[in-house]
Amino acid sequence: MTDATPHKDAYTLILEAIDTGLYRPGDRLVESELADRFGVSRTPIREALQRLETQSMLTRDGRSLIVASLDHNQLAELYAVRAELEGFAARLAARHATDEEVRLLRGMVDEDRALMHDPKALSRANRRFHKQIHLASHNRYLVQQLDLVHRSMALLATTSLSFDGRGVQTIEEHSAIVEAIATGDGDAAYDALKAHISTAFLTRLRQDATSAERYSV
Amino acid sequence: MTDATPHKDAYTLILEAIDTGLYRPGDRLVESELADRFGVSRTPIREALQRLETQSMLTRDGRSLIVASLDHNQLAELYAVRAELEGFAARLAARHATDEEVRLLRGMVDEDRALMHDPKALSRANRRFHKQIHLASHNRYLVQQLDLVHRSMALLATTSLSFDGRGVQTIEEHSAIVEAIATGDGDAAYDALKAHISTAFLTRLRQDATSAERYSV
DNA sequence: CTTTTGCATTCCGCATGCGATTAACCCGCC
DNA sequence: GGCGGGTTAATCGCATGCGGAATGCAAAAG
Repeated sequence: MTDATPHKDAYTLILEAIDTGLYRPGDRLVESELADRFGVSRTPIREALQRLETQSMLTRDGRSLIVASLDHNQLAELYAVRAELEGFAARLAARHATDEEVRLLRGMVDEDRALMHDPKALSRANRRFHKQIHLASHNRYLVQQLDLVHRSMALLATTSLSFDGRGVQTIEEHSAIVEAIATGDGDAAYDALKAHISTAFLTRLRQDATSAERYSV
Repeated sequence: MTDATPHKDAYTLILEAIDTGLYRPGDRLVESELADRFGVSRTPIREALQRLETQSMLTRDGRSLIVASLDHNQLAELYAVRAELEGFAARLAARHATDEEVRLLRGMVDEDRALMHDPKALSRANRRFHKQIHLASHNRYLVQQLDLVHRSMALLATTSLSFDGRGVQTIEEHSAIVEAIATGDGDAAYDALKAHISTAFLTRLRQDATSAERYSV
């Protein structure tokens, strides 16, 4: 395999391009352009674009596809759904998580304390943490739906963890969630996770508010 | 327009084929076969299959795609998610539904009483009713997620409404849900809808239990 | 100066051919 | 008679060509 690019499929490539901000919300995606950029033909690009469209990562503006962008209402709606689903996942996790899964979650929280001052790493660890809770719910449909939600959240440029002092708070909230799950207290886990998402939402709103002083188009 | 089929896209065609039972869970789907059947080339078929795969309507068995089937665990997981999401939708609907939407829901319940003894029509009306509640939540992501759930439910052959006496009970439950929404009581709406789904699940389990006397493959 | 119409260009959607990979099958050998 | 190796056939994944539709621009008329 002398191939420099390990040939992920077009779907993943485009998703990463959006994740890394190569394409940003509002940008128009042209098949032939993507095909050139990734060195494949238009067919796999088309397939990928359609899949992304069904996941609301892309929207149609007339004939052409553009990267979806979230206005304030959409942001609120998305966070509402996310809070409910994540809360539900926590509730199920409290009921169904195995001892090993609980240990794993505890370990993740501990590791996070070490990463405290590296927002990039903390953000990745954060994703893994939440994903692990989803999995601990042992409900594959819930996992799938949460994947969708998190994918839509990728449309938001910045993570709320880069916000001052949010790191410490996040870890404490995570810890509370894990302990609720560990004791099998579904209601507490639900409340803890819902509060956690709520705080994250609040943080994001604050960010948006401060950065909106210069009005974007 | 001499064309008999008004050219829906391949995605819809395949979805309907699964809905109507032309393809049943476990069936293998071959691109060229579908292309022949629907009179289009393999390309749009491929695109449709990929979209369906991302929605868990199809699963991969080795290289080939087969219509997904739900075992008992999956059924339970699916209903768990459904109950939570529909309950949440009801809660939001209680908060956000407009007067017109409430009137529409009331009207639907009334119409259902007339359809009482037509299971087919009742089933369609039932779908519309639930869909309307989803919409009344005024949360597009929730609507989307519930669409996904209902699509997966289409993999289940029979509707629970064909079960004896379920029709009457369903209508009364619907009525209770609507009244909870009308009074803006989110908790009551949540509980009512969750109980409704729970009952539907129970009915399905009963059906499966009785029809499983002859063991299927 | 504004509006409308016509033309050109761009881009999408589908068809089809080709190469590759995988699964099945058959034959021979143990 | 069973198992393994090799060959064949089927099907998938991708590339590319072509027709059609929509959009934008320009020019002319009101």
